[in-house]
Amino acid sequence: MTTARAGSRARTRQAILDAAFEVLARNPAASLGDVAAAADVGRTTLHRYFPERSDLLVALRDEATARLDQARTRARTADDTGAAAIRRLCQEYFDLGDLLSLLFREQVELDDESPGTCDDWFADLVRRGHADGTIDTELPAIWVQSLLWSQLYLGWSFLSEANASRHETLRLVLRCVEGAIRPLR
Amino acid sequence: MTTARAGSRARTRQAILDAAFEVLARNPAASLGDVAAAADVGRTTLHRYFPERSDLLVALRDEATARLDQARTRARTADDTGAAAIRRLCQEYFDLGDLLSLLFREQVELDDESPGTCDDWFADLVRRGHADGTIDTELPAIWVQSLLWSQLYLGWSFLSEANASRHETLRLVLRCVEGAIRPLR
DNA sequence: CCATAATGGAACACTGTTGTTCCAGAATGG
DNA sequence: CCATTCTGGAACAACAGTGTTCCATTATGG
Repeated sequence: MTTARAGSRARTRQAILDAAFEVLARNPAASLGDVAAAADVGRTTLHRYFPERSDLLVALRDEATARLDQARTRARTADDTGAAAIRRLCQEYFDLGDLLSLLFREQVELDDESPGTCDDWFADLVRRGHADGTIDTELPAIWVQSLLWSQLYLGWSFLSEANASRHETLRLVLRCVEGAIRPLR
Repeated sequence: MTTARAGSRARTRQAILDAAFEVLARNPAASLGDVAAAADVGRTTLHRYFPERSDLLVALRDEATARLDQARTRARTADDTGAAAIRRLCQEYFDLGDLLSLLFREQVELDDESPGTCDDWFADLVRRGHADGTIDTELPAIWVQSLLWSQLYLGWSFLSEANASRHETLRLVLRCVEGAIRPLR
């Protein structure tokens, strides 16, 4: 009985989330009316799915967390040298698009990492890079993590403003991240 | 007659601007009441100096432009190699503090440079670096400029969140900018 | 075809911000 | 000491965003 009903609900919900990502990434101060309009949905309907603004933000956070985890899995961060793993991670994260802006501007806060804290798995990754000589030992893990995010955000906003190709922009990001973290000479 | 009067006015005005930099850098959506409170000034007084919110933003933009120009002059961007000049520029800009956040988040837009456009003097600087071999020729000037800003913002937010020393943070910024822009191998 | 679910519009109260006016008190220069 | 200036609090209307309720309309499964 709930087959197509539930399907419809899920689809509407997803449409709202997708629109929210897009709208809030461009303008963090956008109103719920803007989000509803972008999702082609009445404001009433939006409130039916997400009673309060905070409910929407929580849902966005969960969605973001899930996608980040998927990207990390795809990047196989446990393989190869530290730098190579970071390079793959960079590529996977880059495809997340609007998510980057939201997370970077801390519109949507991830629960497991307060600002100034580094993910454990990422810290391990950097340590591996320190050990195998592909990441400068002078750079702390938390710094490398911040650097990665800032470069991804840079790439994404570059893509939006300048009319550069996605491919070329990704190349620049990878090039600069690699140069920034590898040991000098 | 207007000696101390004008002095007082200038002092109040400056206090408001300083507070606005600080408050808006931390929270771009801060209300005028917040700014007034931070400046230890009644909201009425704030409106007396800056009738509308936009007037305050214009004043902030002018102040920012002036300080940026001063920093650029101090950095003597016409001397040395391209990379060395960028390094000095980085050092000078880094000291601008809250200004960085505001400019980077585009709360305050500079008039002479629309997003996606590169300052002429900066483009020349990068070209010089391309020619003297200290900046990778694969990196376009506009990208280097964006990179510089994103790294400065990174450094500044790192300073706020992590409890790192100003000196150490600047070292990390300079280290990573240099690594990012110099030619590989 | 019909009952149920989903939707969107209209209207409402509530809140916080903005910009304004008015006035009384404090500070300052002469 | 007095006149001028600067200040800040109170009160106000206007406005935008939020969250809610109610109702009519549209789909959809059975």
